[in-house]
Amino acid sequence: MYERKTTPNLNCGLDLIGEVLYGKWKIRLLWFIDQGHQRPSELQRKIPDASRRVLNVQLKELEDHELITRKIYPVVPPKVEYRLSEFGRTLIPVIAAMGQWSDQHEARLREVILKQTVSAD
Amino acid sequence: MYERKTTPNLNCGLDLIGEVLYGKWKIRLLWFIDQGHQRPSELQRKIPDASRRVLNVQLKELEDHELITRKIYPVVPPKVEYRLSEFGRTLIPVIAAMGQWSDQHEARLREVILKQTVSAD
DNA sequence: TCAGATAGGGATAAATTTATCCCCTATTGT
DNA sequence: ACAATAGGGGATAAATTTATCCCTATCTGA
Repeated sequence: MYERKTTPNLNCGLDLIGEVLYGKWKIRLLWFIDQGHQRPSELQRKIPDASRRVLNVQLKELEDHELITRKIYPVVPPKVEYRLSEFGRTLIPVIAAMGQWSDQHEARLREVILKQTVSAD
Repeated sequence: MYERKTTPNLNCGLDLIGEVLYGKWKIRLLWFIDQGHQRPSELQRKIPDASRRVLNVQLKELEDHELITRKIYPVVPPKVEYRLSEFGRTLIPVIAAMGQWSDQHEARLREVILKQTVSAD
């Protein structure tokens, strides 16, 4: 496992939420788990661009941050279900606000983002 | 300047907002600019943990994404002012929601974040 | 004349994050 | 016996992001 070499900045609230939401797939993981897609394989299918490995790592971090819980069913083949914790559920309105904003401005966002990417060829 | 080697995933709305808000200091930059701290040197003082260089880079990206505008006054010593664009202003309620959530859960957030960091010694 | 403030940027190093590859467990079906 | 399925994880490589270092310019004040 990777070990930080620097201490995180935790001055203001915005640093704090950053610490737990920073991660390429974390917001979507929370979102999809809230939508009822709780099993790892399901999440992998919902987010095919992420490798299995990375999703596991990020799920683990979300669990360490107590935003989700992991329930293991002692069956074979193994079955695992992630759920939002009470704490994690409080984040859903915030994520919903982010999603809503993006949807409202989707066209413009695509434009400004692609302007950058395309200019690089 | 760094050039991406992979194309960003822009499937859902949450990818889009991620593209423009991803960056260690961006959210705070937007927030402080909205609060009226518009000059680069002021922003640097508000965010002393970031180097001058990185703030410039991230401000440039916010500008490229049309969330802020940069106004240069032709005086010496140079004077520059950043403002939120119309578009950038629409993001403020979202950032406010993030800040509010963090403030509400500050104690718990510090706890879960530090649990990780501290265990690494 | 030299330090400091103001704003900026190139080159490069370090840190961090993501991706790839390969391996493990146990059961069911072929 | 072997593949497929379910869930995981270590080691390492690649990509990306942040930080450091140093250099530019002009004016003001000591």
